[in-house]
Amino acid sequence: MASDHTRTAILAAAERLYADRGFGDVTLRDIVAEANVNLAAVNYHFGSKDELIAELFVTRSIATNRERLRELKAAEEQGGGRAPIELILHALVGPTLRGCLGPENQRSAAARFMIRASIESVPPIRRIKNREIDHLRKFAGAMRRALPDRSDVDIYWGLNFALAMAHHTIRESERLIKLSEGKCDLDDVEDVIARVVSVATMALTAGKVETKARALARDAR
Amino acid sequence: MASDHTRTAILAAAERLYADRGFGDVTLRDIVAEANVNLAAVNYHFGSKDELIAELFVTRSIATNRERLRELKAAEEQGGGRAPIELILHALVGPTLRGCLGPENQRSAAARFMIRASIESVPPIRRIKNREIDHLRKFAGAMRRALPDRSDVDIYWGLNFALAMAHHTIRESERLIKLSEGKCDLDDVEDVIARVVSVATMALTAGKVETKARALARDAR
DNA sequence: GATAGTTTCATACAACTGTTTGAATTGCAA
DNA sequence: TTGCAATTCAAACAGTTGTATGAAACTATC
Repeated sequence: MASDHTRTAILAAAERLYADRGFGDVTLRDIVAEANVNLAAVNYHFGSKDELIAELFVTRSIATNRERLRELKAAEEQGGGRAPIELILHALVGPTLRGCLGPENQRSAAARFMIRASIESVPPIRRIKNREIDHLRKFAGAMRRALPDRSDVDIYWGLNFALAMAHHTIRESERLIKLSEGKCDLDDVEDVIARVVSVATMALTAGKVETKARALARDAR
Repeated sequence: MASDHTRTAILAAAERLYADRGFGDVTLRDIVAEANVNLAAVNYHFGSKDELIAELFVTRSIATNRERLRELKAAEEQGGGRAPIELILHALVGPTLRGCLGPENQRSAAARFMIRASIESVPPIRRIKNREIDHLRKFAGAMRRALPDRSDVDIYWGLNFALAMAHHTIRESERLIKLSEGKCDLDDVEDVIARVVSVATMALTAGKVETKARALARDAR
């Protein structure tokens, strides 16, 4: 196993560079220069460029998922096996938002890397994301227990919308700030989380308001 | 100007190939082969590969934006300058969702191309997206008129969440179908639109429920 | 039907990519 | 110290990419 120094240096350099400049224009040669190691070291230690990216992403994903499940478990135990829907949603979107938003100067390379991964979506990462379904199922289960009289379809839509708001806000944070001329404060992460959770909760608990929107749309035609 | 035949063939071929296989692994050589034209034709007619992609995206974007504004204008005129918020949101997310969802076999190459553009986010497209802010401002204005007692911040967040739900549903449609085991029917586009509009409307009109979610989160800590 | 301008074509170019190779070096165990 | 495996290194490889070139083929105008 030896000192592992080279491996670690490559991982750190790659994370930093990808975070700063995106996957598109960072080459292996950039990475090894930043890490002060030889070009061949990447293939020696990781097998290929894609496996390097995958390892970076998996490491961070596992950390996020663990954090999510920790929050979920705590909430369910506190409620005797049934957590309030707000806390479930909080566990779902909180860790990601907390990791990716917040004051720029205190955003870690890891966080910035995950933002990039969310924006650019390169093949090795997409392959991993597809395996995330099992993880989401655990949340769907908890939500079903919290809202036993909602249909599965509504549960899944609520889950989808919660993730939508969280991820889109991260992806398009720059645009939202520009559009709102700074009025939307994305540095206040807990406020952002509260907004997402609040809206998702309404989506999951409100009556069938859709019909009204639908009727209006029909009238307009 | 002449017959324009080559130009058109390239555009059509590029759109089809990008739609099917993504920007990542479609080369100029693939495109010219599909279009049955010479390799140099792309640079002759478009200047560069990026300009070709940009032209494709701009064309489709303009069409979508025109459709959006048409719906918005109709709604505002019908309401004497102030449209109900549901119709504004419907005008905002309807055209995109209608263009990108629906039964797969009747999804046009144009629609599939826009889905790709939304998923992969390649540099020339990102540059154009950044110029979309002015367009969104028009919707923010209409929303402000519809909900005069909401703060600007709430308006922008509502706008952000509406777009979030629409775009994320398109981007991750495959995953949502898998996760829900087909229970979420993305072919019923009008139902999807109604759901998005409904939730966004709640987000924009409901009282400050956030405080409850926030308190719960605080308690859990 | 000659001319000028546009469009097509085959081909070459130049640069960059991730990966491989095989020798040199290092570190550790016997 | 010797021997052996793990690691590092410079160099080259093989493939692909978008773009440029200059001659050839058109097309329309007079």
